[in-house]
Amino acid sequence: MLEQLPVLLLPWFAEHRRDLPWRRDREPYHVWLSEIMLQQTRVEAVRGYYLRFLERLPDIAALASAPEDVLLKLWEGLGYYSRVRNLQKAAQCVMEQHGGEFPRELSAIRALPGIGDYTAGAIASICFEAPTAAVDGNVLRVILRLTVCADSPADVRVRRRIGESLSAIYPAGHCGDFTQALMELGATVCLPNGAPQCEVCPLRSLCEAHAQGTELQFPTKPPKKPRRIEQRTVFVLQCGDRLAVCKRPSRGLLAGLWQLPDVPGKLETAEALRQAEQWGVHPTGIVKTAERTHIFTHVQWDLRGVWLTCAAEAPQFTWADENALQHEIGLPTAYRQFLDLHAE
DNA sequence: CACTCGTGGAA
DNA sequence: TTTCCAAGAGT
Repeated sequence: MLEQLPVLLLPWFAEHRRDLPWRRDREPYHVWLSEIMLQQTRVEAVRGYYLRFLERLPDIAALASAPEDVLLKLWEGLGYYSRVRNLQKAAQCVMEQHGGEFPRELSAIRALPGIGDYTAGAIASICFEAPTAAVDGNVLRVILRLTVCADSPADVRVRRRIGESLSAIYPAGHCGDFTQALMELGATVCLPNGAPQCEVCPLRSLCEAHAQGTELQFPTKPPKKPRRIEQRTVFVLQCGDRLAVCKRPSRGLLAGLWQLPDVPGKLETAEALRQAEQWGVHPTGIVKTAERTHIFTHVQWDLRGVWLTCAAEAPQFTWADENALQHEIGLPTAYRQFLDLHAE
């Protein structure tokens, strides 16, 4: 059954492929960067980041030698920041262990930091025409519906099995297109959330779920876990035209990024003033406070923002002016949202 | 294997 | 408003 996929999908893809910035060529650095950015991230969110990143770091050598703060600023707002750290580690690996040329062997590609089974298969097939499947969420959904398979999409063994059966039917000379065609079908036709467009699907004559009218039952959904809730108080400490920021720990949530000073729990204004005094910033007044919620995948932050004017630039903080905050400081959304306080 | 690790757009 | 989730990888 699967062996019919190439002849059905390749003509469809030739006609319907979206014009995306990372499809201009098959340069490994370009494809690699796009695949990393696209992990768990929507195409529309990636466009701008991708072009800006390449403009600033046009080749692997530039990426390998870039300062970490530059990387994190380029990635600011994209999320999953370990992706960009691993991207640079891999770039340094390419420079030192592969003579600056991106490796062509699947096993060597897979060995690079931040590159797992999916990304390795995607790069090898798209850049080097290797018959290596790339099983992402799209491909998984397409195949599970096609075969009315109720296996858990979260199970690594399921993805591996599908990858192997797909790799076996890859069409020589069209491997890159076949990888992208499978994903493109999932992204634009075989949609999740009860909206598959079966009427225009090139695989509808093959699809067992469509024949049964059970498209919406696949893929099966794993039970969702409740996210823990944390309460914090975030400080906007303003001294003249500069604000206090500090570096987050190099491990854990938002690792290595900048943050506004914060403490656990929601502080009353009097407690907040006391905390600021304890930091030695000599608070002179409260400008305003605001309540915000920031939701991560597995944690929810209930945040109270407190904007204080201060008289002393206490040395345990870095004091950043507007230009630095805009162009140099990689400040994640959870904190950056409080910089808009004065505009409300 | 289950958990960690972000974000914002859509339903 | 809440939920879902998008081209996953590391531990």
